[in-house]
Amino acid sequence: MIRVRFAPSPTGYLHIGGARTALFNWLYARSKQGRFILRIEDTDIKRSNKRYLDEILSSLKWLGLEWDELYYQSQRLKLYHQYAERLVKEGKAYYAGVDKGAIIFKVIPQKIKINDLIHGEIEFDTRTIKDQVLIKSDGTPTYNFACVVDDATLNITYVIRGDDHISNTPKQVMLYQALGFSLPEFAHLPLILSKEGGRLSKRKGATAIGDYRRMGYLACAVVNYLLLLGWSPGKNRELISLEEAIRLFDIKDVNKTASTFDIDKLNWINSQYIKSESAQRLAEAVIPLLIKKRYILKDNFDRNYIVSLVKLFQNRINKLSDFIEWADYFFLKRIKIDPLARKKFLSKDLSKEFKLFMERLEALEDFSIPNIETAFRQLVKELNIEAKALVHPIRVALTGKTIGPGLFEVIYYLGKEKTRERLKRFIKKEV
RNA sequence: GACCCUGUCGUCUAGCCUGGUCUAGGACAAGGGCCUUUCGAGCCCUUGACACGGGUUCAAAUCCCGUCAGGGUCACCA
Repeated sequence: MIRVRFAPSPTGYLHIGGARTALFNWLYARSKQGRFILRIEDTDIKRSNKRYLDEILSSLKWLGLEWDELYYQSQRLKLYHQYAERLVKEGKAYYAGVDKGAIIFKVIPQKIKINDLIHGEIEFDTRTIKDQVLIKSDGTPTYNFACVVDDATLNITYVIRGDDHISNTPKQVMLYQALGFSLPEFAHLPLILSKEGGRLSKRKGATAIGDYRRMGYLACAVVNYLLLLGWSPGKNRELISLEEAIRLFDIKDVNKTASTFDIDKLNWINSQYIKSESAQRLAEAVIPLLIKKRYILKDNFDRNYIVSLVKLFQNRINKLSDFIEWADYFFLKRIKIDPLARKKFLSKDLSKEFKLFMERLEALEDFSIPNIETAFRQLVKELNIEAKALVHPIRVALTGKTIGPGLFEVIYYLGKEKTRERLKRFIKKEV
């Protein structure tokens, strides 16, 4: 039985790199009918935080990476002591200093070879490694020790983790040997770097999965993007579901090379999923954002109206937050008009044209999209002007922007009232 | 600095294991065009890479060596 684990530390949010590690572990387990174990490495009491723990768990759930078993290192402290004391008894470790608190492992100079599933053979010389602390003076175990005791006692068969752990591997192998445990297979995933090179960090753009969730990225899109970092489904495929990935994935096919996080590609993938998602479901995701922005009231809004607006924007947004930004004029009482747009399209006096158009709209018995368009087309014909000579100014007056959905849809969903108010602003009194 | 990992378009990658079909394929981005009611949507096109130097071989992106570059690790953090 294949058993893999993801072992985050609740000292920070689940970030892009951690999510990818979790994803590949999960995929490997699912593709081989194995078990995916979640282990919380919360031995550093000072830095661990419940808030981070909750965020990690909810982010994993959001991504769809459900775990089969869950363990907390803080609940296994006795175990680490037992094994550490055994090593002391066997002369493989010793107590440090006079206080007899910390337990230190004696490193044996030797060559250690591992056969990494991704990198192939890697050789280390332990002569460059100092004796390793197993148990700290405060009684808590160090990372490398707790990790080995847990991986061994939890029967982990494949350790799949980031490249940054390669240099921990010889230290851990020594502990496996000293404790008489059999070795798992190791697979070290290439790191995800920031655009500027180096590690992904808070300073180098959003890195927490929760941030992407809040910005209106779809979980399936984030997963799809992560999947493509260091792995390829082949056949020039870019869009792939988790279910399909389970069938195609093999840890041996993972690349060795670090990759750069590219928000543009994530945006594109997200836009593809948004296009294929139902407007109803997108609306459900958008509603909380609208409430938060106070564009709608929590218990008093027209769900169907939101769905209609989402349909208008579905094909042009990259992420849900784009909708909030680009469709703001449907919700705001007072719109902000882009100064450049105003200068370009509204510096000429169009009082007469606006007024006429308004009158035609008022006269409509049935205020429908086709009727609005017909009224508009007739007017420009009578005025003997090009449609675009009036379309653009009206769009700017109504939305404050030069781009957006079709003008007649905009007018329809804005409604007579708002349309009238906004056109009025640009009609001089004396006309 | 020591040790380790890695080098294919700007970015993600296919190809590498099992040399020839690679004048290196796809996607994102960028640039250009079309559509015309706008474009951030759609359609079409273009630019653009085997890090460098040596081998091996009839033949190297693919195999070997070196150089260089980037990254990671060297905690009583995880």
